[in-house]
Amino acid sequence: MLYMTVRTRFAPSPTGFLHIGGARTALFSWAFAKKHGGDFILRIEDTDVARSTPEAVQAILDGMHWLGLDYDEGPFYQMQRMDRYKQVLKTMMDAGSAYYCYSSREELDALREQQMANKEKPRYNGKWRPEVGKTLPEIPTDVKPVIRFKNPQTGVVAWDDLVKGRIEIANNELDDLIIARDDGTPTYNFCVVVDDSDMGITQVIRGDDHVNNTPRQINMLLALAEIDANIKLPKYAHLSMILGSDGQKLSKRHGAVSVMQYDDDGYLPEAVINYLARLGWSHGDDEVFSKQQFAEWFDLDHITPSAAQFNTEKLNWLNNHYIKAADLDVLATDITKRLARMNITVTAQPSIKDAIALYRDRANTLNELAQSIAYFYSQPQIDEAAKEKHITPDILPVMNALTAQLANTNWTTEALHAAIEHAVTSNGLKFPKVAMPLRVMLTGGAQSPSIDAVMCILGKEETLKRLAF
RNA sequence: GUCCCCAUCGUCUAGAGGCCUAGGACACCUCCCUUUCACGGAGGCGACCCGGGUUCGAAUCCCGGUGGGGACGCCA
Repeated sequence: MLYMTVRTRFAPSPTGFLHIGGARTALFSWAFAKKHGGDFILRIEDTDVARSTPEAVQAILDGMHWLGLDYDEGPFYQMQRMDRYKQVLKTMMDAGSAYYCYSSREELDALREQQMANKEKPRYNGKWRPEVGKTLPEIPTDVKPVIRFKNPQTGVVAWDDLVKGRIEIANNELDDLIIARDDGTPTYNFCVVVDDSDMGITQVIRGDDHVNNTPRQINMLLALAEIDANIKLPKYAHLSMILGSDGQKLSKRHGAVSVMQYDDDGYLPEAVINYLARLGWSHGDDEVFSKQQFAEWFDLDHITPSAAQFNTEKLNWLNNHYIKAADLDVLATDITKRLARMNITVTAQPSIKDAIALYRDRANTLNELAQSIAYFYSQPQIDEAAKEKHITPDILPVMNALTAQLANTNWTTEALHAAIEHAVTSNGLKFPKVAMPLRVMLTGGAQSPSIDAVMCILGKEETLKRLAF
């Protein structure tokens, strides 16, 4: 066989937003396809009609878009492929690899409960499984049947997982899973098999929680391959999970947030991508790299098989790096929006680009950046403790004299620095003694970049207005 | 309970039997820079889960234990 075009897919179910774990799975699938010049496909697994919502579909699409994970095909929707599933279902029924099961839900529940009580692995008892020489029970009239896959009962299913290595499972551990509900709609494991096969998926890259589904899917694929010799098995790569910063599993109730939340919180998509790429994958000692670089470097051989804990500090560090590297105009647009959300209107003066340039080094998030330059456009809340500490009675004459002098000072950083320096030296003081009171009155607090630079951006009029000692 | 998976600094990780006195990054600590706080620079603290093998030699291979996780749906 010659080289087959690589085709990967991301197949979320639209029952919620795109969270960080799903995002990483999508990123890795995307990167694998890019690396090999293949196609990345988006498929929405919406066969659970009761729980799927259009809002969730949109949330997933938004998340993918924000992260810049473009797909070559799709989005495909499983609900639109019903005819195809029914067709395959019929083929399997005809071939005898699937059968009707008339056990009621109640019956099944009771069976499961009993097995749990006996400390057995809960599984279907094969009541309606046809066998040569076996007489099936009389078909009840009040039960609509489900369709079950006739799983092999002996031997083992095995595959060489691209991240975990060889995994073998005995067929007698598997039971006959339901592949179509009593209303005729197909279920997850069946749809996945049909879709991955139809869509020519070559590498299934998905979460660790699917390891247990893989043997069932392989068995179905094998059964299908007996009917259609063209059907090939994909390779499988199972990614371990991402745990919360406390080491606990991420869930809706516990720490799993939408990737869009990171946007709201002031993280750049570049930072999130870079961070996610390093969570469970490595390229030597490289830490900071672009999405494009990642796509060139990515491979399945350097994926860690163990679970990774999410660490906000490192994300912050990366985010700060990307904030420092970002285009000023882009930042200005973004920060203006964030300030607007705080009911602060950005005006032409002071220059927001100058303000951002002065503060970007110290911001871990865009929200912090917006917060830190807010005082240029609104009156700062004076930190009373800082005021008390730095604006002491003895310094007031110096400050008043300086303020008066400032009124006649050329408004450049250099001239402002000289003016402050003059107040410092002519009074035999240390620089901070004069700089700190200015800082408190001008910015509201005791921390800021060089105060002369701050004054220069703030402007003469506003500076003098705030310097009412 | 049964089956499956996993195990290197606090965290993310490098590591393919000798390059390991176990490397890098985040965080933390110290110092330098300095106009406060950051940024930046230089140092520092800090790990191979335990026990058996295999081997001249094991973080690396094998077995067992322990610990953690996942799955066991007419969810995906």
